Amino acid sequence: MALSSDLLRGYTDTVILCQLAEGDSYGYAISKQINALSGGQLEMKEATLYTAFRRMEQMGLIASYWGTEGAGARRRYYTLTPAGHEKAQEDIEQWQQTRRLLDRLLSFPGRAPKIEITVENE
Amino acid sequence: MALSSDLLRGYTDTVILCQLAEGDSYGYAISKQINALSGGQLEMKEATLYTAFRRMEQMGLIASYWGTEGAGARRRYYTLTPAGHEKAQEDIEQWQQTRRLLDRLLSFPGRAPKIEITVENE
DNA sequence: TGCAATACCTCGTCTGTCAATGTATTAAAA
DNA sequence: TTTTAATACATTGACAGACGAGGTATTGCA
Repeated sequence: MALSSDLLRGYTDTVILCQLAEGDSYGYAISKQINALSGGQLEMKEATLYTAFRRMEQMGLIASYWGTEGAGARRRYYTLTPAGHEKAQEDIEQWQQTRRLLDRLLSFPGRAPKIEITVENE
Repeated sequence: MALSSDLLRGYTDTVILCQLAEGDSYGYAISKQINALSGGQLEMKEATLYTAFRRMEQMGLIASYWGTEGAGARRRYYTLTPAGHEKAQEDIEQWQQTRRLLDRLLSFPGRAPKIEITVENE
């Protein structure tokens, strides 16, 4: 079952940065890798991917260079800049916080332990 | 430290549905409640909130009625429809899946256990 | 009288996603 | 040989959601 991409909106850049943290790579490979890693749950569309590359290169988070493979279609490789490395780590910490927050907010009566809250208003 | 709302995009409706699962409520109260529950980390903006109400009422997930308070500004209360209840539960399950997926994708070398992957290409 | 809190609502802008479409290369199948 | 599939990159235009900025109205307090 595929996950709605809306639920992952905002994590596109982070996912790519974390892939690049494993080593330089290129669009097509990253696309396939994400697909494989997610067991088919997340398919990052090409338009989304290349838009993200463009955006992140402009922001100075990644840099690109053409591959030197003799045969086959040319590949544009991407590499993390120091700023990109930093961003990846920050994003991971943000994710930990977001996860905790959503776990707290998305409880359903009777399906998760209630939390004692005091709301000032009314 | 406030969380980027982009990271929570896609969960606006779910958060509201889960709040309503605790009992009927109205815009201003929900706004304050989310703020309190998140310890100030998530501030749901009014424009976002009322847009969501409108959207979800149109989708038949919630219904509204005017409060009967004698004094003070009038309140428009919202209540979950059966479809809204269902949606809330589905969304929670989706969240569990998304959380697992992001935990897998957002690992950073040396900061999380590596996962053995076999990628077919190259 | 003025201000803050409560309470609701809308418009226009911005950003990210993606369907659709296009290009080029290589290898294998028909 | 021609066609097909896989690899590989790229753009455009439409659409949806978040939100800054602005608006209205009521109540109570300083």
